Amino acid sequence: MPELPEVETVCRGLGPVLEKQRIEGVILRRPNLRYPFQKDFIRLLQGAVVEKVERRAKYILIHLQTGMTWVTHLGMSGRMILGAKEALNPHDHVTIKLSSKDEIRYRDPRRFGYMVIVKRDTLKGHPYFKSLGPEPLSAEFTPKTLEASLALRKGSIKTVLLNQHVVAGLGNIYVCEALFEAGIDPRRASHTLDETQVKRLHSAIQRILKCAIAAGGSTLQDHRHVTGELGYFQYQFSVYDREGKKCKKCNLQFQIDRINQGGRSTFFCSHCQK
DNA sequence: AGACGTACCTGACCGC
DNA sequence: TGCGGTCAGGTACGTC
Repeated sequence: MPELPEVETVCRGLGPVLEKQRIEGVILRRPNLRYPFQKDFIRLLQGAVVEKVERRAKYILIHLQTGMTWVTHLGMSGRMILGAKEALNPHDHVTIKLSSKDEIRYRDPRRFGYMVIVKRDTLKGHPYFKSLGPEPLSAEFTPKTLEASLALRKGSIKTVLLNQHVVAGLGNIYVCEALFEAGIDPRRASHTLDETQVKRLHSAIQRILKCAIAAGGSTLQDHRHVTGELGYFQYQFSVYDREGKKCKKCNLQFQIDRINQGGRSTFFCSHCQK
């Protein structure tokens, strides 16, 4: 499930392959992913030279020298595959051919992903980006800004951290892990966290994300580097998908619980997280 | 405006 | 072996 570290890993893989190359061919094998492709999708990509690959939240931004930006969200199961040698998979929906003769495939069995091409200078005001929260690894994300944002909300801290308007890029896995590391009960109302707890949460979020990026993200089912390599942060999970297993923090005495919050599984240790 | 529930989609997995 | 049910979850959208 691509969250920030997984998307970052994909972007770092795509950058050297795409930048400075001309897009020579675009093949769409279906009319839509999550949404229909825009009518001029192929026309806007064809012939364009890639300037730079960036990430914002969980979006891949591919800036073109034409002034347009090709935006991709991987949804739940999206993958970018570089130089695939194997036969076409039924879920290979898009193929991009580059002047370098490299080829990139977009594969997405669940089709929760989406792509859109917009003018680069309108990106900030685009509905997908307009009200996104700060990048958690940027200087704009501070204990103070987080505290102010959490104080405004009365929902559980777990669901508030999943809200991309509060902080951009966290998903279910890294929210569970960050709350565990910070020792905060996921059921706590967001606005009841005190300054010390917000500070711990802020640094836990940053530390977990940095570790996960260094590990190339987490491979559960779908995530891969563009080369097909696995991420390996899943081996460092403290709570995610560890229901019934011993807690790694409290001397292995207590078990990891699993509850449902907002229709999503939350994993935590009720002894260590208050 | 925030909180909450639901839809979207397919593959993996479980129980019978 | 096969089949139906359930779960996984990021985002948008409708409702209150």
